[in-house]
Amino acid sequence: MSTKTETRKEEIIRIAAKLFKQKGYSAVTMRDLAKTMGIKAASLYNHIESKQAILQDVILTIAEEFTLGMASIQNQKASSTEQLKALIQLHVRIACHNPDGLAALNSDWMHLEDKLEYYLQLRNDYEANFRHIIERGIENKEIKNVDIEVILFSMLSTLRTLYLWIPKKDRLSEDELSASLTKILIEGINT
Amino acid sequence: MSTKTETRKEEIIRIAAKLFKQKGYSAVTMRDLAKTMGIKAASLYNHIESKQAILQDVILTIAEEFTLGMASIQNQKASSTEQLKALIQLHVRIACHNPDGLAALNSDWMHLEDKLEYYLQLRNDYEANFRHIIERGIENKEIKNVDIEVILFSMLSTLRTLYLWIPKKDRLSEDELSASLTKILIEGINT
DNA sequence: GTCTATAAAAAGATAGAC
DNA sequence: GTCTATCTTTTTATAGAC
Repeated sequence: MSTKTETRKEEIIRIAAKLFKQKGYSAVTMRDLAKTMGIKAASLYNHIESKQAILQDVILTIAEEFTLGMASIQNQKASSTEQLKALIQLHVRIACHNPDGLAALNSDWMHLEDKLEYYLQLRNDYEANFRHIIERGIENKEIKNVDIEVILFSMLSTLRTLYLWIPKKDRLSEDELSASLTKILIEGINT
Repeated sequence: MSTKTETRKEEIIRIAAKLFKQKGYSAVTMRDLAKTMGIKAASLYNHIESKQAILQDVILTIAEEFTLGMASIQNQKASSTEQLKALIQLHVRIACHNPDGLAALNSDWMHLEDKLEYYLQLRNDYEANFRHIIERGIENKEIKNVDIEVILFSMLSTLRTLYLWIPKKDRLSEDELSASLTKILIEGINT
């Protein structure tokens, strides 16, 4: 359990992410959010600046988590296959700990206003790094020489959609899920 | 080329789907739609009943297309592997012909009002049928005995997200894309 | 920190002229 | 089939009392 008590602002952001997952950013009103919190809409503004600021917090927190995770994996200088396994673990870990925020990142990023460009930069960099790892694997003959874009797309689609699926699957632990996904996503493309 | 001329209603639905893909149903206003069509918002109502009716048309048309496709594949009584290949082709075909509508189906189904239950029924039936095909494959030893829910999730995640990826990949034909996806999605799980 | 009251803008939709 | 004008409701956000 966490040692730090959740602030009201953190609570608002957590509940907002949950609602964003259910209906999407645009369909969630400040009144919806306030009602779920058990207060009036005007009271929210004592803790947060705007609805947009909530979205930025939810999405950028996770986007930066992925960026840090990717940097850490690239510093390990392991084999491509090992790096891909670590990426699967990264996605599973984040998806398990914050499925609601991940949903917003995947579905509502286009509603970012000031921070849209920054988000797109993080995402493009992440994809480029992911692609490089697969490329190295193909060069090293660790990975089958199938269309690299199709491999990348297939892995990212599965990993990015984990948040939709994890809430139903508490029967699988985080480690078991990583292991099963590794079997499916990696062994199929291994030489 | 099509022999039938597109009606104004069909044009509205087509443009609406395109906007829904870009911003999501809730963030698209009737004024946005009208402006893109080059008319005023009030004029839209001469052709369509409501914003909600547009969403229903966009989503249910595709949902029923998937239902029909699944029924056709199940009538073929081919091997499980062949049926999975046919399912991949079905998803690729629909995603190529109507990526915008598919985006709405995937992202905006929760905004269906009267038709929500009907949609959920079609989707649940589709998933159950998909699962049965994989199950038969495992029983027949055509498919590796990995966690069936993970196989199902991984395949559906990739196939359902095709619409995000296809617009960038006109270098790949529909058939080439089906072939590449079959290699990645099927050969990895084959015994 | 939460409330009531309210401002200001934007939304879906209709009426009726052309 | 499209327009202008308008209605009604809903939205984000602020002001100021408690």
